[in-house]
Amino acid sequence: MSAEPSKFRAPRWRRRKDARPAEIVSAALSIFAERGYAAATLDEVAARAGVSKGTLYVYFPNKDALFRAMVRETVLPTVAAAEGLLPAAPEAGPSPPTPELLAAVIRMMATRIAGTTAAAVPRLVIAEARTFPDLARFYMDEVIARGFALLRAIIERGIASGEIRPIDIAEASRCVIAPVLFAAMWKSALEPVGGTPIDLDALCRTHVDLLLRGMTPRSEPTGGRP
Amino acid sequence: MSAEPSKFRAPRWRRRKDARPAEIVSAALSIFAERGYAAATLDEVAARAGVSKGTLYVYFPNKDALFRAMVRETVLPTVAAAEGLLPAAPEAGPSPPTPELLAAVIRMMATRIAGTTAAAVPRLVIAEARTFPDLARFYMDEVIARGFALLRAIIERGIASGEIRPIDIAEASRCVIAPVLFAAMWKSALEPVGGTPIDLDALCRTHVDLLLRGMTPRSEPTGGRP
Amino acid sequence: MSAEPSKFRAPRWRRRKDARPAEIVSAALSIFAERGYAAATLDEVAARAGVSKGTLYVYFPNKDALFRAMVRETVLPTVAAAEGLLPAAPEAGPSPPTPELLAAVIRMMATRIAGTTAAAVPRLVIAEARTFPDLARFYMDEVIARGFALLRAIIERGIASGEIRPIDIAEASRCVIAPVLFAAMWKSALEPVGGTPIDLDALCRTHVDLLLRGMTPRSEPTGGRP
Amino acid sequence: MSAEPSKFRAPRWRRRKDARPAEIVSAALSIFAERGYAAATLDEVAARAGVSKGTLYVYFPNKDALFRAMVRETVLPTVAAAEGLLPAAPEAGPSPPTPELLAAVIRMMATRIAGTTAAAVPRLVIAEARTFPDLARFYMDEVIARGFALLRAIIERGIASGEIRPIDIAEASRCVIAPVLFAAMWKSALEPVGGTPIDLDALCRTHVDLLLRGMTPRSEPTGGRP
DNA sequence: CATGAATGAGTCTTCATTCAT
DNA sequence: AATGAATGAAGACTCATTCAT
Repeated sequence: MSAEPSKFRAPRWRRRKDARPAEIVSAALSIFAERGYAAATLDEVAARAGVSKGTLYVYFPNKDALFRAMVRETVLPTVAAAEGLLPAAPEAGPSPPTPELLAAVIRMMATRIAGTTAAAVPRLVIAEARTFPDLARFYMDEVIARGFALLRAIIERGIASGEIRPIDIAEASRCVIAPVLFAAMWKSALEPVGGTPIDLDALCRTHVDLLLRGMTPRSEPTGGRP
Repeated sequence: MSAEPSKFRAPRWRRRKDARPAEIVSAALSIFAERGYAAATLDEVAARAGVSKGTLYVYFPNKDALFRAMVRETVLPTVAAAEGLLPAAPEAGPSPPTPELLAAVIRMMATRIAGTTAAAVPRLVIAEARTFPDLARFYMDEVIARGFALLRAIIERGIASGEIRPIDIAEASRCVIAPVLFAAMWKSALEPVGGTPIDLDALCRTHVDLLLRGMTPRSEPTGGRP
Repeated sequence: MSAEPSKFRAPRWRRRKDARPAEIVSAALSIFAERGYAAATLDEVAARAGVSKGTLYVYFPNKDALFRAMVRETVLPTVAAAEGLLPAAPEAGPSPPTPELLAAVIRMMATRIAGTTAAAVPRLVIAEARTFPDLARFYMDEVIARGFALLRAIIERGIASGEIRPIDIAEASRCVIAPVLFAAMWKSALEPVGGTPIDLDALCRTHVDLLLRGMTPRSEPTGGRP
Repeated sequence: MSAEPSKFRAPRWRRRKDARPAEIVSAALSIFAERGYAAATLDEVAARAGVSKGTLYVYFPNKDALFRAMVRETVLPTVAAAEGLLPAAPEAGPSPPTPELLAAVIRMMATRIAGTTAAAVPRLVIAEARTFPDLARFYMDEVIARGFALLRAIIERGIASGEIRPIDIAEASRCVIAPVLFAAMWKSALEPVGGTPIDLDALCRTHVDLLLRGMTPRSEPTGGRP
């Protein structure tokens, strides 16, 4: 009422060229997570990102591209982080014992994959795999394959060193990952609608416990959480 | 179950009328599996069922209801079958040893859940959980909970009998199921778009092997596929 | 207020499967004529056709296809009519003298092309030629080429019979058509915005007069409207 | 025209500033010619003009105004040039014979109207006449009317001098212009999409030939390209 | 019951225009 | 003056749902 006509009028909008894409991607993650790809509307994404719908199109050519960008940018840091855990295995000196390494990787994956809002991504990719086959392939190649490669490397090393008994490495890798994915699905899809909350720590503890004992040659204590 | 063989059976099964709903549900499963709930169109469902679009509305009030019916009818037989495996545990005499029972249940679940077109259902339920919270709850209550109850019962019995060492039963159940769900997701979502085919047998074998050894008190041979 | 609840209630819509496409095409012609292709909205077309927007899509897959259909269906009857005028030239007995035939064809084209609402079609085709190159080619092949072929045939016959002096047939055909097209453009585009109305009869009379005198060997009376 | 060669010419032509509007208008002509008014985007115009979209608004208040300016500036020089051909008819001494003058005007118009990129302008004006009625009127008043006035003056003079037989002057003017417009439409719309190229010279030759013979009192040789 | 023509609400997408920089 | 990020109104198109036949 008594404000000066214009002097300090807030601008209708502001240039945020650098920050915008990340903000939009983040809004997109949360909306896609809530609704799925097809049911998500760009109106919602724009609203949550605090921009107009038209602005989305300044940064992404269409809904499809926004979805892909969201998956890519959400997922790549996690993969990189996971790979950073395998500590220069070859050359480095006294690397950690395999059981401990495996336990660390599992906990790390559980934390990154199932413990954040990004947990929705694997679910979305799987839900939309038939609609976005190339995105699914990207995910298989850049995320799943790299994760499996990491696990395989660890298991192989363990078998070589005698810390792990001879097993089917490919299938074992799947068994290692499965509970982590289970947790991601559960936490992102079922907990929000009333599913019993999963205690990620407890799940990891039991998983690691069972797994290490299952992999270990005989009855030596596994070392996983003594 | 108990109906008399034939006695008074007039031409009671008119032309198709009675088969229609099942045909539609089956068409719905395949279309929803391919496209997801939101992207599936009733035109496609009608076409695959070989009826007109209007006919869908004769049997189901709307898309939503068709989806729910499809999930229910696809899923309930599987659950019933699984429960049939726990052979009257309480009263029956010399039931099979726990490891063998557990292995049988895992294989059975893998076959029913991951080995058929119904593998798409858990994926769909998870994908649409936020859109159909009550369906998700139905699934949790009627499918997941009953599955877990079954596993818990087996594990408990094993612990009681000393066949299984003391572990966190709830978490262990999750670890048991996870690879089965993993396989279902993989087979229904990723294999069709180029994912390496999973060998369900091999996966089960390794999973059971690791699991039983992980659960077993000490180094006794597990018996899971010797 | 006092009408019986339902008995004679007018149906919300009626099935008119056969009549609809023509009604829609006709509405499309008038809207496209008024606004041009790009500025025309399907809302307007639907409103003028007395149907809902969705109904357009029952009969035409998109705006583009509706435009093409409109051009085709508006134009083909005219071409057929024009060709019907060349009366079995080859075999028929004493066909009309060339000058009279030419005059008749010109008047007929003027009437059909410039004298109806279809006059907008050549303008639309020309306006959108770059956007719809294949439609333009269709028009050139199926309308213009056939019109020219007709004129060429007449002129050739006239030259052969000595009724017309030797001239460049292709260019002469263009000179014959040009005033007709001019009239079509003028009447459909400029008259509605205030252009002096063209008297189609008078234009034809002068055009035929000049043309026949210009084509005739020497000073014989032309016969075109004595 | 009359500026001193160079004398006081300081660096009077700053960098581009003054050339900008003309560059924009020129870009606008080529884009509008390709796409039509509605389908042309200012992004394209800006890109072709080598400026940013915002810059267009520095010189023209909106798309509409740019279109109008483009038409005006493209068309006025042509009209002026045409009028320059009628050599001060009233006072000047022995002006050229009417047939030659008419032939010259036709060739000149054909060259200017149909022989340049500006050929798109009449097409655009006609295409958009209903959207830009005032622009259409401007065109009718400032271009068509003046062109017709010129032709009428020539024909009248020819009739007065006995070089041309008595005819309907208004209709005859239309017949004179029509092939030129036909050529303009053809060259700018249909040739680019595969229409047989028109030989402007040949068309003019035949047109002039037919026309002069058609207008001339009896069988005197027309003089149009003997 | 069965059909499929008709509907209209809901979304993505485009683009002229504005305005902070 | 020049730029281009941001806007939002408008329009093509889809599809679940209704209902005349």
